[in-house]
Amino acid sequence: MNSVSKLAGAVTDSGSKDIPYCRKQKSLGLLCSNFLSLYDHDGIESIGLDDAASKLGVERRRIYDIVNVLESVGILSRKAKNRYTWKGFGAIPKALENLKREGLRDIVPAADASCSEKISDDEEDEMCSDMNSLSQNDRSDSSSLLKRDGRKEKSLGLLTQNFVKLFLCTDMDMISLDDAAKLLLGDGKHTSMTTRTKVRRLYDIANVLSSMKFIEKTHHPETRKPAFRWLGLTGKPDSSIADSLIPSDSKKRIFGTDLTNATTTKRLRMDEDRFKILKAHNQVQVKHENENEDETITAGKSYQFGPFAPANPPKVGDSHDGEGKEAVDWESLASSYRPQYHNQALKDLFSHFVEAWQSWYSEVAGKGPMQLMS
DNA sequence: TCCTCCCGCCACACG
DNA sequence: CGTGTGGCGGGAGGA
Repeated sequence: MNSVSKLAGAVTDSGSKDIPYCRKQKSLGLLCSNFLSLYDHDGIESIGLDDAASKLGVERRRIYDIVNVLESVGILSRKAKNRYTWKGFGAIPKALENLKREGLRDIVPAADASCSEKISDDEEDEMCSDMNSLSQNDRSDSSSLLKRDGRKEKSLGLLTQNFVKLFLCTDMDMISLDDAAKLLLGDGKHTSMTTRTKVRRLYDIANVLSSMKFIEKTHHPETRKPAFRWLGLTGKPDSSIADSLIPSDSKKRIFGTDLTNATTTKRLRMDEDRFKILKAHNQVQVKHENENEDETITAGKSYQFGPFAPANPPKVGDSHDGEGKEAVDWESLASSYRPQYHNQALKDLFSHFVEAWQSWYSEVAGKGPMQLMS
């Protein structure tokens, strides 16, 4: 009964006299924030799209956008038509870990096309699914949710996951949407329209992820070009949960390596030259470029979350694929996470999240050892 | 001007 | 055929 609020309203008004328009008020990011604060309360377990749309005062179409990306990160899960299940922030760590595992397993989808002719506009479809393997329970499948599609998941959802994987499975921590787009789909040789479209989507995704503080917009120190860098679950309440999630013990170890300068240690090599282009544009290797990311580590306790440890088997020579691909040196990829700082200048919104995090944290921590999936 | 990216048309999936 | 989903890209707001 308590209509939270109709922020960014002025949509269906008739005689709008003030508030001309203001595009900012209708951004996906803001909408996402509202959406989150609207449903992130204990008790919520189901979300109706219509309900959300009307409560947030936006058209349905926009809700789909939000929901799709949120689902990609594990916060939501489609239950049925018009119905989503609220998983909460607690589901994020696990979801991210799965994403990382997937990402490592089949480095950047799209098999090996892009070599030359393969101009298929929509390759990336192999890995499909998102919580396929190792999703809790689901023993006797038969669940109507698991659709045997693969074609359907065309964009947003998958794009979001792949975008995130880029951060989790690669050592580059600053990615421009343009590079991400090129990377996420075939080569980057034909600046066709496909890329432009992808970039548009990435803007949407980035806005949503930004509003959740998963990523942050910055600029390349030199290029001055706007790019995004991963924040992940950094600075969150505590990282203890990580321990219960990480079976392996090697997680702190590699950690220190990233800031230092494991530079030429053994940069990962993509079989493609896809990453080449990135390397060209911006340094992709292990971040050795730390001009000012270690200084501002205020916060009495900058938790270096290590949610995604290389729990997977040490694939030095080859991943367990069966395609006869080249080997990949996944050594320094663990550098996905690095100490992060967060000043207190964070908005009110953030405080809301902190609360949420602590909430789920205590829940998870108290519930006991979250059995590691595997 | 170039970068962002909102809006909503309309194709596709279901039932 | 109606309804729910959600690609896709035009083109307008913003810096």
